[in-house]
Amino acid sequence: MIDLKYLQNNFEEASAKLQKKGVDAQTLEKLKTLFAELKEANAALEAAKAEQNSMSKLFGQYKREGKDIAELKAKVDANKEAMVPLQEKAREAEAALYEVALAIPNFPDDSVPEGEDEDDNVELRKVLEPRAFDFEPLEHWALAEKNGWIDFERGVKLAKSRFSVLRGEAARLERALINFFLDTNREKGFEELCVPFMNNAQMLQGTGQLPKFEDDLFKIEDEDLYLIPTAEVPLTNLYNDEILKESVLPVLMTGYTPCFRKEAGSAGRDTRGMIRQHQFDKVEMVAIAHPERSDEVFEMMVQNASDILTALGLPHRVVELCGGDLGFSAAKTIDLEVWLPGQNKYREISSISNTRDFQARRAKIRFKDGKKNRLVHTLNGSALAVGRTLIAIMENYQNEDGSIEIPEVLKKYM
RNA sequence: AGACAGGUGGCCGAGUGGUCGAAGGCGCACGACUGGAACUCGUGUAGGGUUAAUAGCCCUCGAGGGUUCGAAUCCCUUCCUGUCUGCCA
Repeated sequence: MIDLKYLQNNFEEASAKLQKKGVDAQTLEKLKTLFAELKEANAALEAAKAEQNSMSKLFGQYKREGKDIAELKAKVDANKEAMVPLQEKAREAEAALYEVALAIPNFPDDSVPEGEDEDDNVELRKVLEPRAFDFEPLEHWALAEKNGWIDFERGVKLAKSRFSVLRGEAARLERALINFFLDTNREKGFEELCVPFMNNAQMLQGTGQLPKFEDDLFKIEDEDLYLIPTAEVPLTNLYNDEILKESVLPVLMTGYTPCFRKEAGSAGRDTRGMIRQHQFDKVEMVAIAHPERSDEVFEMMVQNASDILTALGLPHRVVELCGGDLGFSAAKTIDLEVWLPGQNKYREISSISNTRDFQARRAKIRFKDGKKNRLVHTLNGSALAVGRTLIAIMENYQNEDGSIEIPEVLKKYM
């Protein structure tokens, strides 16, 4: 959630920032009004409560002293009745405020480039040259079929469309990648965690998936549980509603989880193959950082993900997202796009974001800064999306006969 | 899943209708003592909101609702923990 006090005191500036993310000034105007209304309603209610409390204290005193309480009782009853509409008003004001506030995306950093969509993203650098093929490289689904690696049909039979089954070498390669990623992240100082794959609504709200993006999530029937769309949710919320010691920052965490997404908004895109599935494996990095040092942590995370791709010999480029392409919670995001020679395209394989204090405010993650509590910064990034790495290896390491080499660094894991 | 017992501050633990945001202890922080430390003594030590304010006021004793002038204390719902039973890897 954005800082409502900041919005109140710097409306023009805040409004300009959120325009980059396509939030119109009218919505913000409304939010500002709702915030002021809540404050007003609370002030009125609290004054009445203070009155009530002090009279109640007197009441006890009178009784002890054996004084007559009839008059006081009448006053206190009247005040109590007068409080009912105030109570109602405050409650309504709060509900109205949060309905709007929780749906407002994070402020982008000032450095974020202007732009509408992915076409306006800015390439920062390319790493490794794509390999020159002396034959026509195949797309991963063709290679999958040749090698018997991915069983799309039976995945659909078991669940529904956009589920698949990895078989034999592919399944082993998937597992090797997970281990390779986790080991690498651990060597960089990330603690490895194994977390629940279902989280409750409060956690999903903490990281920003709820209430606005409920349709993208798989919900467990009759339970307050959702399948996680990314390990960002459990890892970030590990410290939900906690106050950390400053000395433990930055907290660096990594974990492997499957991720579950309904992907309601992406119908029709990437229907072929394994790019966009309802379930996929991912190794995630999450950092809880001191607000003054989150930029360093961010750079480190980007470098780590890039280094992993380099170690695998996969050509990629580093792209900074423009305002229009930034996710809901992110203040700044850098994507790593891996080269897919079969598709002749760079495709997203990792997305690293600094959410500043946006998630921390929602999830109430703070640290002790001297005597005061301050919100931390939270960061997350894939290192890496496993299925897409598998695809990238298939397409980049293919031979003319359709066979696939195993990258050197993975051999000890196979 | 069923039965019973519980959920109080960083931890332990008292508190069964008013003077309780909460005794006492431990821990922690600072200070005194010391060459330095231990011991001892003193002081301090929850979170959120409002506010210029670490002043005042409001809210929070798992969560939500109710009774009452007044609730940590009484009632209801719910979640969680423990023990036993069942089930299971």
